[in-house]
Amino acid sequence: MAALQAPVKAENRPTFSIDRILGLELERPENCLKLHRPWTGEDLKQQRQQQQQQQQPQPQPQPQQQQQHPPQQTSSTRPTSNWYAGRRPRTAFTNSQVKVLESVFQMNCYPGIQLREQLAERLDLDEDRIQIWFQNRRAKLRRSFRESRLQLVQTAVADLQVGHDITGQLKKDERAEHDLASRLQLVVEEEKER
Amino acid sequence: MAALQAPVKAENRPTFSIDRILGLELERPENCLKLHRPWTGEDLKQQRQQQQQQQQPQPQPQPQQQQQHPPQQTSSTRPTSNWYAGRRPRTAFTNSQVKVLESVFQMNCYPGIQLREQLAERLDLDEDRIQIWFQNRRAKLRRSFRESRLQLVQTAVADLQVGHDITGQLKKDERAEHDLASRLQLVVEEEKER
DNA sequence: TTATAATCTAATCTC
DNA sequence: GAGATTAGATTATT
Repeated sequence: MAALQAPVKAENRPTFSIDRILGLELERPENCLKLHRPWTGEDLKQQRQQQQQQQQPQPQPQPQQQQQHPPQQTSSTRPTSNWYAGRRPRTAFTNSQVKVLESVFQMNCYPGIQLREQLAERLDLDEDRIQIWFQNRRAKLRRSFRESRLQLVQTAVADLQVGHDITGQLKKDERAEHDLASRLQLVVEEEKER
Repeated sequence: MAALQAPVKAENRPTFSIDRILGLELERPENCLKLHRPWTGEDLKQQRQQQQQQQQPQPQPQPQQQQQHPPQQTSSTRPTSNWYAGRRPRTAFTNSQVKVLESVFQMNCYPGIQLREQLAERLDLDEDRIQIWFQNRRAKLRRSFRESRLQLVQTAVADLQVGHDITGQLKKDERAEHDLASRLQLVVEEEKER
């Protein structure tokens, strides 16, 4: 298997090929007790090591996807890095793929497994990329909902206040008006909270 | 493409094949404004329809996975069950697959993309299933952390209280002791919160 | 019933 | 802005 690569000295440990892990099967379970954000402190080391390893071409016999990870930076050009290197390379959807996804999204923004798999085959993508796309797309939609709701409330308040000034009602009952304005501002703040 | 399958009559609408959706491309965007839990109310209908559709064998030419969805019940034998057939069928990991996953988890519970793909190839699973497995496995570990922390605090409190009774200190300074117990109980409650 | 796979949201990170 | 990943909560299957 390509995974093993060179039998490396222990102190040079490129770490974490499966073979290595399986070879070392008996380790303390406490090894993994580092939980929480992997990009903070300790775990980072692990991830970084993992990234170092497996820089080789790894002649995968996958005829499937266009979405092959690009070589992804030689290990030399990246001292700065991050946990991020262990990530799946960002998938670049083509315009036509996005067009189809958007169309489907309009009809059904919670596609089930079969529809996702149809899409995957049709668009030559992994099914899980489809799933992630829909998750992010829904998040975007929700964001836009929140924002437009906020807009609506804000402009409503603004309109009220303008009409207010224009009609010169300000002097009619100053206290009541002021109270109203305060309450409206509360609504705006509430919207911002959501 | 297998996706097309039988050209179905419109009134028999198996709904939501990509082709149908693309054919209907121009629909109100408001169609999707149903957000939130897809399993509540409205969205449910969509999901159910989607499920109806594509009950056919769907002769996928995938040589890849053992994890092929089993035929998953012929459409005839299914009035009752399973509203949310939009789900991916639950993957049943074999003992040996789990053994390997657990071993790797002990070494690194945040595997990066390459390690996940190594595992996928090695275990004949989708990379995505690996990712999900690790997510769920971390959640389980966190749960167990919380529980054991709770246990620790609770037994500590219990011990304190027992030592208390045995030594008969209860009468020494009843008020101070009572305060201590209250504070300890607060710690327990705090743990439960987390 | 329990354990856990699958799904969802929300937040965050990086490019 | 958007894809990837996480924690956490929930749902649903075995």
